[in-house]
Amino acid sequence: MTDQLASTLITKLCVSNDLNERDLQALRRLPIQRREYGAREAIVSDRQRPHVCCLVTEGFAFRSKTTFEGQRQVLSLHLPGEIPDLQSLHLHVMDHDLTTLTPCVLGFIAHEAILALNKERPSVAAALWRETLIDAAIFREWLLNLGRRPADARMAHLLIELYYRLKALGRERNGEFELPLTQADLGDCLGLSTVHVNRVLQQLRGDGLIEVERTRFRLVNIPKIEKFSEFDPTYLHLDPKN
Amino acid sequence: MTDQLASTLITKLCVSNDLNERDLQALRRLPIQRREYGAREAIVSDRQRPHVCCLVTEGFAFRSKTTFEGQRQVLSLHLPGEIPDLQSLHLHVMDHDLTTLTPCVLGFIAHEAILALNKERPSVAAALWRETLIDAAIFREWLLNLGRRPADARMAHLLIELYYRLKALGRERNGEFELPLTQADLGDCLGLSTVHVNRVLQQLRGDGLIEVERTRFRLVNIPKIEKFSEFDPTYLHLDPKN
DNA sequence: CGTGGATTTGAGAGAAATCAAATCATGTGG
DNA sequence: CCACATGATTTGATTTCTCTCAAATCCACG
Repeated sequence: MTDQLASTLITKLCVSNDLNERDLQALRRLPIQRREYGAREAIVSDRQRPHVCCLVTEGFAFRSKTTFEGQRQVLSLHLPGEIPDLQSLHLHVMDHDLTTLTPCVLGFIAHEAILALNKERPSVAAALWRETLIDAAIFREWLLNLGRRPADARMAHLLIELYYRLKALGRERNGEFELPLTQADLGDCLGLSTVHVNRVLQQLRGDGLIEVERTRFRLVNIPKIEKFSEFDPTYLHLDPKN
Repeated sequence: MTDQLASTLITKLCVSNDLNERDLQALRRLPIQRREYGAREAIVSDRQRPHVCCLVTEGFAFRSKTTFEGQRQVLSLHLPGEIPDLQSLHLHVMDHDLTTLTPCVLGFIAHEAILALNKERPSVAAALWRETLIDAAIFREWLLNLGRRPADARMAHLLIELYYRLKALGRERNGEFELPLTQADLGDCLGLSTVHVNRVLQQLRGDGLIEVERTRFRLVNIPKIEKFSEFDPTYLHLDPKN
């Protein structure tokens, strides 16, 4: 079933990259080792020196850093088809943690295999490089979010970003999507306390912008949310031309 | 004097990468167009589609994003030898601004030239990719800084990061370095108001951690600052082994 | 049912922003 | 070489946002 794993990767890569049939064939030949993880299990930890990369095939994962006092900052959320620790290909020591959010099916790919593929297919190398650059572009937008937006706009911005990213993978319907984050998790993404997250969500609900029940989010009025949170999807670089 | 320009780049690349003599020769052959800029001049702007990359040879530059209400968030500071818009090689549209901080000597390198070099010298390609990954690693640390550290530790963390980066380039002496940022700029880096920056600096001075006069900063007690700001230089990936 | 995690509510404290004005350079033109 | 304009830093007073602490409620699941 390696092919199953590779096809998730291919789906994701083809969202933002123009790859040809030979590239895809080479990707399908990648040796990927499948493993199942439970929710909230560590995949790789700060300081480790992995020799494999992790492809998220089913489920969600996140990267985070933690303060000495145990305050956590989520750095990024990862959806099926993404390789959250692709940076380890060239950064040999981990500077953060990678953890499953939900139960996951993960595919592990040896660095050597990816490096060999990069050599064989430069356009795949370019696509992978580009994926890490999109990763960084999202970090930049999150910096603006954390540094300069008030809590309510910050929350709205996060939700609509995930809406766009899930939509690109076909995991959204009518502004509605599954997002298995607790309010504490949202706080860790946004640099807010759990209590404040709760109040902000109530406010957004009260303003008729969103509906939430458990882990199901619905963006009721997307144009209004985009305006309110100053959202512009350019930074996601979803179009290979951008 | 293209060689002058290339040598700044080589100095910087060799801080974090193992390159051999043939790599360096290829780098020296890069066609680089020199141009001088004044302070606070736009180099590339949000939405543009550059076909060159910009090498900072002398002076400082910064990347930033701006809110509709004009609130600015500085995303990164760039020192001589760095290529702040290297991401434009694979992300075709700019999602932020790149501006000079001080008067600068810049070297412009055509994308085509870099792509050709990457093809000719895969180890240079790997080094450049790695540089963009270090860039992203710094974004991640800044996310933790903005999201989870109080203003005083946030400031201390920024200063000591710059201390390490300047030191790696030989631009520091006894914890003392030139940093041409106004207090308003520091606020834009840290997501703080100018007034609060001023008060935090006074506090750090009062605690005997730093000395500042105009644009000259001195870190008086580095171990204490590192402890106070929870600084650990791993994320800078200064060592090619890390 | 009972238990533990998640969400919600309330009250109060604290951090940082805002607004406004004063002071301090620094550099320019007369 | 001084008067003045400009930008940067500093100070004070007040407001706003967000956090902390503590407790109550809700909900899924065994």
